[in-house]
Amino acid sequence: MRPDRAAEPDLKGAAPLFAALGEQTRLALVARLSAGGPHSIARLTVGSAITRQAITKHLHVLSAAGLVRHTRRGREQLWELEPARLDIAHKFLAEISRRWDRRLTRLRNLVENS
Amino acid sequence: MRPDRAAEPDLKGAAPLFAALGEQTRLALVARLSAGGPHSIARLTVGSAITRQAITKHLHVLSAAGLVRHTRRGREQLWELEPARLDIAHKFLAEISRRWDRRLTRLRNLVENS
DNA sequence: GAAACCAGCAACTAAAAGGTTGCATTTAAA
DNA sequence: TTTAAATGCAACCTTTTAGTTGCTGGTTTC
Repeated sequence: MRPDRAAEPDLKGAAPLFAALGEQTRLALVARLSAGGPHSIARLTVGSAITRQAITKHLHVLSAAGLVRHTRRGREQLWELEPARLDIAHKFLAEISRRWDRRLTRLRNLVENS
Repeated sequence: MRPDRAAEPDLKGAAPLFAALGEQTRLALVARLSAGGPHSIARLTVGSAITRQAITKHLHVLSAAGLVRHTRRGREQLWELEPARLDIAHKFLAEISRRWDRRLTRLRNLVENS
């Protein structure tokens, strides 16, 4: 068993995460929740250029990707970040960088030993 | 000037990157180029379920996001990774995680001092 | 030079994404 | 017990995206 193969990046797992993060409004929501903690939909909508329903849709997209979670409190819904999923995307990028570096290292060795 | 504000995550810069990475075929291309080095379009198409033209389009999407670069060699076109852009996405995620941790720390301090 | 190979371009289609409006429902507050 | 607030749901519209097919134009290669 080649140890190199062990670190195959998780394509099917990571792509939906990146897709969910690949939109300005959603990325802004994630950024806001990361620092501010739980927010209601109404609060997340204030100051936004788009409607509450649009925000709601974006939150559901993030939720489907497992990036946020919501709990009900009275008549409002509190949304908060689910940081574990971010780690998958984070690790994917780290693995790609690692592969690239390994490739450069191999190339350098080839040149030096020629 | 509050030092906390210095590390505002780059929303407008990162969103297009995530969008480009948020599709399985493109993410697979990035993963492949990260380990294998420059490839021609034809070579990237072999073994794929979709047509060469579709692959070409995906490569252009990645190129528009600054994630890949291409150079011509004879009749073929060699595509390779541009790892610097990946770093922006990588740093974005790191900053979000950092914010989340800071928030948890603040909450814990509040509880302990009450 | 003819055949095979690699790629570029354009038009087209189907489906998904982002957004809106309008109305109903539940909960909190006056 | 009205009234206001927070949200849910559904229908609809427009633009973008992912993919295709068909044809053309340069490079190798034989």
